[in-house]
Amino acid sequence: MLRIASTPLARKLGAFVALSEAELSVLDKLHQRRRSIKAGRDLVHQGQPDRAAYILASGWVCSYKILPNGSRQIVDFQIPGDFLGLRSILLHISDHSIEPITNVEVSEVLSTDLLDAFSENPRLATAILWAASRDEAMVVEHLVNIGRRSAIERVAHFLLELSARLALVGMGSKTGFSWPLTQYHLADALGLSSVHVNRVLRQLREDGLVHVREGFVKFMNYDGLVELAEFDATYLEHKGPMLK
Amino acid sequence: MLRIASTPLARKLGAFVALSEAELSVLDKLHQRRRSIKAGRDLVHQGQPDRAAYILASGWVCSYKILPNGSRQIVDFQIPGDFLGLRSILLHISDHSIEPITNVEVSEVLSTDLLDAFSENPRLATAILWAASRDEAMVVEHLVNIGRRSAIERVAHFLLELSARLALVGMGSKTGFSWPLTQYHLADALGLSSVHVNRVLRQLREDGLVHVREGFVKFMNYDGLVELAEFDATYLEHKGPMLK
DNA sequence: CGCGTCGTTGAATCGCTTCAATACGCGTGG
DNA sequence: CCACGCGTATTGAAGCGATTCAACGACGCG
Repeated sequence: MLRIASTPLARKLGAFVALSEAELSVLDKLHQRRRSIKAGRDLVHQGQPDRAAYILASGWVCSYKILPNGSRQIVDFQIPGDFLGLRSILLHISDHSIEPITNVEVSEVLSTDLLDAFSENPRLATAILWAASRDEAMVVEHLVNIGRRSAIERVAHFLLELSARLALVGMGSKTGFSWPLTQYHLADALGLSSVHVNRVLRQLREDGLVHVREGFVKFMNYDGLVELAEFDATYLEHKGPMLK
Repeated sequence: MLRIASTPLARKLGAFVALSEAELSVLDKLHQRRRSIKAGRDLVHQGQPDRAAYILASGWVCSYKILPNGSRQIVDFQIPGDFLGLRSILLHISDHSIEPITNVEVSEVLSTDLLDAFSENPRLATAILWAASRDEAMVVEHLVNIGRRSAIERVAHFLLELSARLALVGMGSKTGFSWPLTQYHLADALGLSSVHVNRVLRQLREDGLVHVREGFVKFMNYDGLVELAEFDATYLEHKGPMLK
């Protein structure tokens, strides 16, 4: 018996394994401890012990590291349906900070609750571990992106990846998506200066590939962008039945 | 009842949680399916389905991605005691390639064996998940390294991290360690050209910080190197009792 | 002995950063 | 209601860090 997924997480997991009524209600139960956080206030601070994880219900956050010299590297952006700080449960310390970019709603998940849900629902456990593995694969691809691609390829690749992720939770398509990021966010994520990000965005616009402005990204030539970025979404996909 | 750890994996896990006799023997059992692979032959190839993981028993490997334009980004090096391809078990596809740098010995671990071991030994499961989380934290730090540090800082940071990891399995100390990597490996890992790696190594040598040659790395001024790299090993450490 | 891999070094070039200045929208308080 | 400040976007000019191209030496191995 299937019903409509009531949370972005359910929707995301549902995209690769059909969830039963029982599994959906377990997912709902994880969303009990609701908290709202204002944009700008760090949710988690680098180096602090942290025993809880969060599920992002609405809004955008980014996880980042600050270097002693003051520069910042954004490791990843999280969108609704994503987990925050799953890793710090195990390491018992957060190795990064998490900043809400917009006002956000999160559900606090105690490690015990999560482990209970896992032991009662092995399929759910696999689904969530799959999501965690996918997140890790994205960090790896991010690493490749920064290490071996030119600035314009990086930006193009980043926009395409984000678009694919948003599509999975119904927040975007090949025509575009709305977002809260600034050019400074892009710069910190891609290891570039904001000045250069600006120039690159101009070129992408002049080349008729994509139009990026505050609040919205509009793809003018999706396939052209894929070609430029050599974008290969294998690491995001999940062909075939993951669970039999 | 404790005994001497018989494998690098047991040694590594034992460094953060005391393992019982029973747990050690389960670990031993995971090492049954032994395989030897010659240097250079890819162990796993990008894009291929892959249902097994491996534990590296001896030798060095690197996991990397090749871009369509031919350039290569090394994501991580694995040393004895490390897992290979844990992620591809869940994603059912390998998003990267694995190349043995030296001749290596691996133990093939079927996903079913691993899951059985997990359900019988929750402490062991936690220990291995801890190791996986630490690996992920290293990839994140690698990302920060490439995104926001200068070439000389990158190289310094990389050497220090590797040194800390090797120390954990008894293969290195603050005086130095032996390794099989070439300057080309460094270049591909750090997002630099091999020519520039060479220049940077020369400068590190002339500054009396570290002497890197084929086969061996010798720290001349460990603390100076730590300062240069702004090296903070929190993400590698595990203070306090992880498991009560 | 010849060839391949690895390391080394110089010179020219370029992609990106840095510094600096301007513009625009928006909220806030005088 | 407008002046002001702040965050964001934009653009030019100068400079530098890293790449690229090219050549050569050292070493090990078949």
